Amino acid sequence: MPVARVRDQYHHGDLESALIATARKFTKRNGIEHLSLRKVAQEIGVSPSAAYHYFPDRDALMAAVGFSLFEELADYQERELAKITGTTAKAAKERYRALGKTYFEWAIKEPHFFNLMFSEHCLVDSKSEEKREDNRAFINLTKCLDELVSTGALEERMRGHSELLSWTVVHGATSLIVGGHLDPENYESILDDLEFSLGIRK
Amino acid sequence: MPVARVRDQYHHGDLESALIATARKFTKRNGIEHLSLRKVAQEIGVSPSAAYHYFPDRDALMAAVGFSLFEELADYQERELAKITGTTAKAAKERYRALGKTYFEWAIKEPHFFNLMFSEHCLVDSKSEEKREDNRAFINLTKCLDELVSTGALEERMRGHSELLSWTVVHGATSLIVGGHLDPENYESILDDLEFSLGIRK
DNA sequence: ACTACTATCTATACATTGTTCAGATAAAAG
DNA sequence: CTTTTATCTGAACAATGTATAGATAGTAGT
Repeated sequence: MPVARVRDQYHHGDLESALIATARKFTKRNGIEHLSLRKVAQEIGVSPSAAYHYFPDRDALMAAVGFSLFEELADYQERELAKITGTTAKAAKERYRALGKTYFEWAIKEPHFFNLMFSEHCLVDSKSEEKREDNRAFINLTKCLDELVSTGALEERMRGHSELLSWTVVHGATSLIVGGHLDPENYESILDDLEFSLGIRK
Repeated sequence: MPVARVRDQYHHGDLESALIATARKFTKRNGIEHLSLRKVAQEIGVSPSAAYHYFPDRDALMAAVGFSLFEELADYQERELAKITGTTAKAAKERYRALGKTYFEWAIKEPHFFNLMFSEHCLVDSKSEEKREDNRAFINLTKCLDELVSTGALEERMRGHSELLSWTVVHGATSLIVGGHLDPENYESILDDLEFSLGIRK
């Protein structure tokens, strides 16, 4: 059976991006576990060995897909955040909610993506640059909490306790729900509990 | 090259348990992604196809390993909890802490186990029996929170907000730290924040 | 004790996979 | 136009998951 060739040039042009994009497509459908390097190459119309010019092994391609997803999630989050304007306490509270909801909705819509991002393929050594510091989602959270304090929606004495707490609650609940260990309908009320215990009243 | 045979009987006796136990051993070392059904069979001294009498495919074996780990974690948690006796508020607070700390410590000691448990291989449909209801870790948490209330360590009005919140914080922080997205040294202070925001004072 | 039956395991085979490596081809540089 | 470098191909290999047919052992019935 002859292999279907999409391409008509010997050189692809931007094979690295194509590999990531195609691997992303396959992961979206079947999850990262069933990703085949050969099938990715075949889809692009390139020989299996071509990928090894850009990635040392299959794991590296998976990781590249995963890390690109962090950007994608942050993009989505910032787009949704931008829809909520205003400097009132009400607006700040809505943005805070949106941070949690967008994280969750994105994960629910693409569970294979979420699972890849927090799988062993995307391990970070927590001391490198891929860390909290340049984590856009974390920066957005920090900014949002500052708004909550400055608008009086969050007591100043709770500020220091709310950052990591918010992050872990949002991620933890999402993770448990995506994994099927917690019912999705609980998510909203968990955010309620979080806000309540931080003293953010409706 | 002749295959080394550990076994001297045609029938193994309890091959299903042996498969899970051996797969567990390999997972502990190398993570679930690099688990080979053939190597597991070889280690036991059995042909590769023998496994298919007990598991429909490789994924099913992985899942079996994963689900057994939930039991293992609960066992460990209950052993540690049992060490803290007494009916005072102080004892209740210590037990509450222990719930969070044991979860974390277990995950840090065996990250490959933790990753398997919350990977796509151990997906639960959240409507089945493998759910919250018969989740021993969750039951222990419930009991512990009741103790906190009855000893006066936790205000009754916070009781309803503390269950899912505690669970998601503990799991979320652990998950982020195991994945390298958060520094381990933050864990203790996250538990502090949780207790603080729930009104559990030292 | 013999026979039929069922559960358990083996042997063999196959397609697919990740990966390597020598060489072909195209693009860039001189 | 030649040389050099980057990019990709082709063929090969060992390992993997899995299917199928048959062998072996334990079990139940007589």
